[in-house]
Amino acid sequence: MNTLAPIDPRPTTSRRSRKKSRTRTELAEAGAHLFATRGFDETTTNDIAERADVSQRTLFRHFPTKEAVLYGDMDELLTELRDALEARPASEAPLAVVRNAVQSLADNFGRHRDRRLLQARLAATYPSVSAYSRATVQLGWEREIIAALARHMDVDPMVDARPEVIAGASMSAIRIATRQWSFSDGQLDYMALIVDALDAVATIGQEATPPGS
Amino acid sequence: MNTLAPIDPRPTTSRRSRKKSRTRTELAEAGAHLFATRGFDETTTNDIAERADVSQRTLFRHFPTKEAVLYGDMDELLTELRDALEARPASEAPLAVVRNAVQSLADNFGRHRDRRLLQARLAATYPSVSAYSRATVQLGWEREIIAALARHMDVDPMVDARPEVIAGASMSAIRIATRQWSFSDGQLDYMALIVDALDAVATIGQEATPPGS
DNA sequence: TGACTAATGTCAGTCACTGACATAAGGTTG
DNA sequence: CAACCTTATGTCAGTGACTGACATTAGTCA
Repeated sequence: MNTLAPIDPRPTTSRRSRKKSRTRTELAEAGAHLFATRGFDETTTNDIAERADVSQRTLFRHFPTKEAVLYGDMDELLTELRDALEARPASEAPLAVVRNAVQSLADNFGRHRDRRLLQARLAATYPSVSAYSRATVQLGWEREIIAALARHMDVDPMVDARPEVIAGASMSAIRIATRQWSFSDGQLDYMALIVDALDAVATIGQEATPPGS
Repeated sequence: MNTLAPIDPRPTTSRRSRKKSRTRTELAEAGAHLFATRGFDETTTNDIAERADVSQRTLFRHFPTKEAVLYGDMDELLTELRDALEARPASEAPLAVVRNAVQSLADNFGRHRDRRLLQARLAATYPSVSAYSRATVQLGWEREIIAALARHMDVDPMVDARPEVIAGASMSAIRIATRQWSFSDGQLDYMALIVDALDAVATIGQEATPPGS
């Protein structure tokens, strides 16, 4: 071992793939900038491509839809969510699994705060973004939760409705928290809002009683 | 009171509006036929318009999107849902309100069985239909349920998460039931599936226990 | 009947997205 | 290093959902 870091003769990321992900990043940033300043519907995919100095065709090679430019970091987050769900001990109750797994995403949420706020804002403003969020992003989250809970509870999610029902309730809680957070312009503590809303999930089997009683 | 039904001198529905809703119906039927035989993505809005013998422009005056042609009867169903929710007694627990209100839609489901089966099938096959169902149709249901529960529980749904969480869980249950029903090719009893799945909602606050224990 | 209104047709346009083909830059192997 | 393969990108022509503007026709009503 010498003092210099060993030079990897086979770099994991080749120059080519580095360039590729740089293009992707530039597209995402160009999109974010234009969406934030002009609005979502008011920005065309051509505008984004030109600002990133690539052709429109290249944009659609990196992202399947215009909405995906805005939510380009979701794959990464979904992977983190999957790992966090996987890491929960078998002794934990299903609701606690979801709650604790989501809570462990706090780091990611902090790192991408601006992006998340932009996503939340645009989803609250533009129906097309809201639709994409529900039908694609949230569906992805839900699927991870269902799969994890089905394993955790050792049931077939096509037969036993509970994993999907818990997942649906949890996604509602996350939506509420996100709306409140966006509404507060990011001033409130996103994680605290999520945890509070998720805690309301545990109460829904009970008779309607005043909260806190 | 004579034996003949009285002839209304001022018909509620003028010839003009009758023609209009006839055009709408013809468009919906043309769409259903083409979607069922050819597939959703494989049918263009022009195909539908031509089969209904109107211009494409007229189609888009009756329906905002291609997907809306498939779900054209949802406004009617939403109204029924709202009324059914409204009709529930104040003494009923929130989950029972949803369950009983949905159950009272059985008539409607029976009347439009074929249409519902087509919708379910296409939503299971085509991502664009699935996305529309989630982001538009189910969102409409969810909003009605949230509003009704908020009134029923006398809480502000922007503050208290429970109405939305219960609504989200209920929509998950309805989705599961619809998937099972579609999977059985309409052989199983749709209402029974829905009620069974909704009953699973009541269990989610409890510790994970084997079903039936 | 004549004026008003609402439903439809026509047409040109926008914009998201795709397939096909060409080019060039990156990487590999003798 | 030279020939060769691979892959990211550009170009271009197309499709299809949806829209605005304007003309036309059919229904309504005084």
